[in-house]
Amino acid sequence: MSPVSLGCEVSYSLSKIAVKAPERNLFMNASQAPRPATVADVARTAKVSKAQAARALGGYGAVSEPVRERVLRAAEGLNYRPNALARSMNTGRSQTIGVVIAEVENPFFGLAIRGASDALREHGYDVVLANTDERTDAEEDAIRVMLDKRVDGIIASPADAGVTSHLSAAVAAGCPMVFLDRHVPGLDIDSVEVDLRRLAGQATAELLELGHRGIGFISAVQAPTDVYEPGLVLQNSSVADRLGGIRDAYARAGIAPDPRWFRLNAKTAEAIRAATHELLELDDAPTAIVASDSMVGLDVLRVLRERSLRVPHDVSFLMFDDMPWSSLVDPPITVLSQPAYDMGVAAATALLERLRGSTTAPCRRVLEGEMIRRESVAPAHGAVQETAARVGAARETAAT
Amino acid sequence: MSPVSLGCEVSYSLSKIAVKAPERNLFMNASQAPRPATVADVARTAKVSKAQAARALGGYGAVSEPVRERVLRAAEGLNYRPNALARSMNTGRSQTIGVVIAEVENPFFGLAIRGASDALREHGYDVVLANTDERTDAEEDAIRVMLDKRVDGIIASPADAGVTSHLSAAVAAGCPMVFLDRHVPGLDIDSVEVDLRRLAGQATAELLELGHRGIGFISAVQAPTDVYEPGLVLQNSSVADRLGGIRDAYARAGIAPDPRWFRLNAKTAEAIRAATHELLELDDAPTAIVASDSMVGLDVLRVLRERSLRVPHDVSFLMFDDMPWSSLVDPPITVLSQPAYDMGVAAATALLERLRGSTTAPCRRVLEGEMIRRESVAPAHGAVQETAARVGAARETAAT
DNA sequence: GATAGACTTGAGTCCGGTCTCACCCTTGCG
DNA sequence: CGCAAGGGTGAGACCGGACTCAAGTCTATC
Repeated sequence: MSPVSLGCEVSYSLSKIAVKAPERNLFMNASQAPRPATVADVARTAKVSKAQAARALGGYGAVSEPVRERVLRAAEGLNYRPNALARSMNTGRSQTIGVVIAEVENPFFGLAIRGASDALREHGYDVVLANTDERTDAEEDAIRVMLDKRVDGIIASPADAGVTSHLSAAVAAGCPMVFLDRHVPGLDIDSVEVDLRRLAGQATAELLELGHRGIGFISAVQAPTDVYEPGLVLQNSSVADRLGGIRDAYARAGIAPDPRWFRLNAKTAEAIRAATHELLELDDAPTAIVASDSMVGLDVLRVLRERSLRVPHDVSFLMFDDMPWSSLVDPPITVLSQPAYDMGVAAATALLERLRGSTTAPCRRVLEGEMIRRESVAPAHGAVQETAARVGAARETAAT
Repeated sequence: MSPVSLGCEVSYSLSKIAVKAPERNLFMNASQAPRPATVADVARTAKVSKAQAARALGGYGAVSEPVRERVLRAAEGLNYRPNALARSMNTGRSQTIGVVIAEVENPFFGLAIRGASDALREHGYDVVLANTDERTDAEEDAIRVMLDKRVDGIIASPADAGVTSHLSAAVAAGCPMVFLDRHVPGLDIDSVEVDLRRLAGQATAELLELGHRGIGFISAVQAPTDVYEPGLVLQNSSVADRLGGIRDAYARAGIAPDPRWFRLNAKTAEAIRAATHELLELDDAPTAIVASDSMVGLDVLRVLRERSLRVPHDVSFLMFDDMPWSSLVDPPITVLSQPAYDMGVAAATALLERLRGSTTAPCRRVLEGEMIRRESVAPAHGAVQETAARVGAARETAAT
C-alpha cells in the first residue's frame, strides 16, 4: 500500500461542540444504536399478525384497508425499512450486478461502468465493482465472491481468453454474464464489443495510402513476448482485433510488416516509453504509430515530444479511444473512437434481457466505432515516401 | 437513455457449435441449474449433523480430525460455497462498503474509488457503487438502498452540505461513514480532504504577485446564482475552500476582487463555455483563469483556443487536479494537484478503523495538495501590469 | 336459509447459514 | 470408585423477510 501522510486535525465543528459535551459524537451513539425495526415489530405495533404486516408492506396478497393503514402507519412510526438481505434469501435475487473490469481509473472503463450503472439502476439494480488489473487470479477471486454474494448477473471484461473455467462455471451455475469490450472465442456468452478490426483496418489502410510503410502498434496487452511473433494468439480479443485489423490491411496491400513494429506487454509508463524508443530506433523504424488505447497514447506522445519528433511531420500518430483532451493537444490527435458509455448501457441491457428469462442463443453485439480524423496523421515523406512509391510500383508490376 | 445502435451478430463460435447441437447453450442449461450445495447437503454427504459440518467448514468449535476431513472432502466434492447472504443475516456484517460519489467517469473520483477499493479488498471488503451527479435525491436513494442492503460502512462525497439528514441518520443508525473530498460543517463525521484553501491561496498569491489583478474562477458547483455574490455560502466544502483560498489571497493583498470573476453552476460543457466567454468579455476581464477541476479546465482551454487567446501570453491559466494530459498540451498546464488515489486509500483506512470499533472523535484528515508549476502561467502585461504597479504603489503609500 | 365463492387473517415453514444448549464419552485426579 | 473437566456431537433456535395453508368472515346467489 502506498504511504499516505495523514495530518489529522480536529474539525472546528467538533471543537465548537466540545465545549458543551465533549464525550458525545455520532459514532459513539452508533454502538448503542437500536436494532432497526422488523416486520415483526411493525406487526406488533399495528396489532396484526406478522403475515398481515408483511402483506401490507410487500403489497401482495389481500389486506383490508384498515389493516393496511394501521400497518403502514406503524411502519412509518418505527421508521421501518425492509432488510434487503433477508428478502434476497428467499427470493433468490439480490438486485445486484457484479462488474468485473481491469481498472476503474481507465477512462474507457469508467465511462462504460457509468453507462451500465445508469441502465441498471433504472431497473432497480445496484452495482458491485471489482478491479482485476488484467490478472486472472484477481478475476477468479472477484467472480467467486460475487457468486457467494448471489449477484443476479455479471458484466465482465475477461482478462485472459485462455483462463475461463470460472466464467463458464458461473454461467452454468445460473449466473447470467455479459462480456464487455471483449469476447472469448469458443465460449458462448453474450458480449458487447466494437468493430475494432474493421476500424483498425480502415485506419491502417489510410496510413498505407498516405505512403507509410512501417506502422508501429503499442499495446499493454499481456503476451509471452514483448514483440509480436507471427502465429502468436493474443488472449484479449479486443487487442487481437486491433492488431488483426492492422495486419489485415497490410495483407490487403500485399505488404509484409516487420513483426517488430508490433509491441506488446507495455503495461507501465516505463514499458510504454521503452517500447516507443525501441520502435523509433529500429533500422526500419515505423513512420506512424498507433497506440492501443489512450493511456498508452499519452506516454507515446510524451516520448515523441522528448525526442523532438514533430507530429505529424516526423511521425504520424493515432490512438484508440477519443478522450476530451485528444482534440486539445498539439496537434489534435486522430483517434479511433469507441462509444464507451453506450457499450456499458448495451451490456446492461443485454444482461437485463437474460434476467427477464431469455434463453436465446448468446449474441455478440457489435457497436460501431468511428475514426475521427484530426491533425496527427499526414503523408509519409522523404525516404519512406520513396519506399512507398517503390512498393506501389512493385504492386503494379506484380499485377501485370 | 441514450440511443444505442445494436448490430446483433451471431458469434462464429456459435455457428460452429450449431452444426452439432443447435439447441444447447450455457444460458439454456442455466435455467435448470442445480441449486448450489448447502451446509445441510455437505452434512448429509459426510454423514454428520448440520452443526458439525458448519463447525468444520467455519473453522470454529470442536471437530474431530476424521469428521473434519470427511466434511471438507464432501464440501469439495459438492463444490460447496457458503452463501454470503445467509452468513450476513446472522453475523449482521455484509463485508460490503458503499461508495457514493458524483460520477465514476470523473478521473478524480475514478482514481479515488480505485484507492478505496484496493485498500478495502485487502481487508476482505467489496464495494457497491452509486453515482449521484451531485443530486441530493439520488444521494438519498443511494444511501437508503445501501442501508437496506446492510453495507458495513459508507464512503461518500456529500452533494449538498445543506441536505444531510440522511447522512447523519445513517451514522446514528450504526453505519459508519467517511466523507471523501468534502466535509459538512456542523456534522461530526470523519473526512478525507486536501488543503485546497491553502493551495488556492498560494496559487492566487503567486498570480497577484505576477501582476494579475483579475483572476477568474469557474466551477461546476451548484449555486443559486451563476455569478458569485458576496456572502454566498457554497454547499460543497471542496469548492468553497477553493474559492475561499482565492478570496483569502485577495484579502491579504488588500485588493477587492470583482465578484463577477467567480463563476458557478458551470455543470455542462455549454455552461462552462458560456461562463468563459462572459468572463473574457467583462469590462474588467480577468487576465488569469483558474478552473475548479480538470473537466472544467478542458472546456475553458477549448474556448481560449477558439478565441485565439494565447496561454500564457494573453491569459494565464491553471486548474485543480493533475491529469496525465496536463503536461502534454501546449503549453503544459500549471496545476493544483490532489492525491486522489491516496485520498481513496485514506478514506478506506479511516472507515476500516471505525469498523474495528473505534469510537474516537471524528477527525478531518487533510492530505497535502501540490502546486505543479508548468508553463501556463506568466506575468500579467500591458494595462493590467500597470494597474498592478499602481496598486503596489498605493499599498506602499498606505504603509507609510 | 343454505352454500359457493371471494376476501381476510394468523400460524407456521422456509431460505442457509451461525450459534446455543444439552448430552455423550473420555480422561484425570482425589 | 466417583466426579469434574472437557472434547465431540446433534437437535434446534434464530436472523428477517416471503410465502403456504387452513380457517374464519362476509357477501351473493339459488
